[in-house]
Amino acid sequence: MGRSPCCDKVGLKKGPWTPEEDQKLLTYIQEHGHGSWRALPPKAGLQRCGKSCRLRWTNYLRPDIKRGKFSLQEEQTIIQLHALLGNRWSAIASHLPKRTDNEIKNYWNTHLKKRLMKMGIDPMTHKPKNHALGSGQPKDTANLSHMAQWESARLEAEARIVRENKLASSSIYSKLLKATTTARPPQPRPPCLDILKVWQGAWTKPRKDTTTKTVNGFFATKGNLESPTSILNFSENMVPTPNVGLIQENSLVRDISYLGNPIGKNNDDQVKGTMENSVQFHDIIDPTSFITYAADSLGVPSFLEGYTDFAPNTSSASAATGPADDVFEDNKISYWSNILNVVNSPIDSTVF
DNA sequence: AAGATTTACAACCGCAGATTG
DNA sequence: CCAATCTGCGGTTGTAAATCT
Repeated sequence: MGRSPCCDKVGLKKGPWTPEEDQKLLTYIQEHGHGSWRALPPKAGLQRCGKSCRLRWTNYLRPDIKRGKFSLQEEQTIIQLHALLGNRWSAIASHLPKRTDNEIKNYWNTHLKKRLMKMGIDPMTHKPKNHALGSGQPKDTANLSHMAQWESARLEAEARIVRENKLASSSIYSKLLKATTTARPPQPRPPCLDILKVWQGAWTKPRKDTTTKTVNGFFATKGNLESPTSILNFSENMVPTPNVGLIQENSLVRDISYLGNPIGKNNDDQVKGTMENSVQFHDIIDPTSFITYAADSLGVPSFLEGYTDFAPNTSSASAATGPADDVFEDNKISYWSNILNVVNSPIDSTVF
């Protein structure tokens, strides 16, 4: 395979693009389309290689790109999809239509990965690090272990269904499926502990007077983990969201019903049996089901019971924020109900 | 105030699959 | 079928801006 010399050619400019270059590229593509990227630069009057032009266009100049802060929902989507897909940024980006893979990759590396590590969660495996279970409470450890076990089993079943239905539909989901099943050798998929609950617990927990200043209009704290975006968006998303428009709602409720089996009892037969049931019940092909959990409309799904004490209190983040907040001791049920409402908010919303 | 350090992100590099002749 | 080229992708780097000391 011959490789093109690209930017090694003498006389081609590298480095940051100037506004003039941007304008030339933009104008040319608007008038002619990009066509062959290699042929484009001379036609557009640019001293750049085609590859550089393509990257500039796809990552910056394209009109359908959303820039700026990532919303909490976007963060959740990235985290869940990363747990599912690993570093397949283009596949993840396909689920965030107005974000580029480059932007998501950068955001992961500079924000999300570090935050997960601070929370004691391994960003590659999405499992809690043992030392970060922190409080040393055996109950917490057991809970996390069980949750990971269940989550892993659930995702395996979902992934199988996805594979079986990969020819179906021409929607964005089939596009995602294609991206995740072709092109590159399959990467070992890390089991997805449902860290979003921990995530939200860590970032949205009401704070006491640790706020010391504001940065860009957001609260910031000293000595605490910070998530200005999360703080802002949580308050917006705390409005209870009805489970409308979730075509997989019934399926997921059934899913949760199996998750609702007595996890803490660690009954292998129950695990096996309920998993089989869940696969039989499954009638969905939509991989977004990985990132939406339908809450029981009556309140808190039973599977969360018994876990309400682990989320906000066991991470290093909680260690940094001090003693458990009374709100979470007294209102665990409403807390989790709110969490699920947030998580369950439709992804394909106007936010994107 | 100034230098050092950290953070954030645009851009580049090179590999690999897809396409083309 | 093969080789050349194109394109997409993920990893990495360079550097401006922000923050710290």
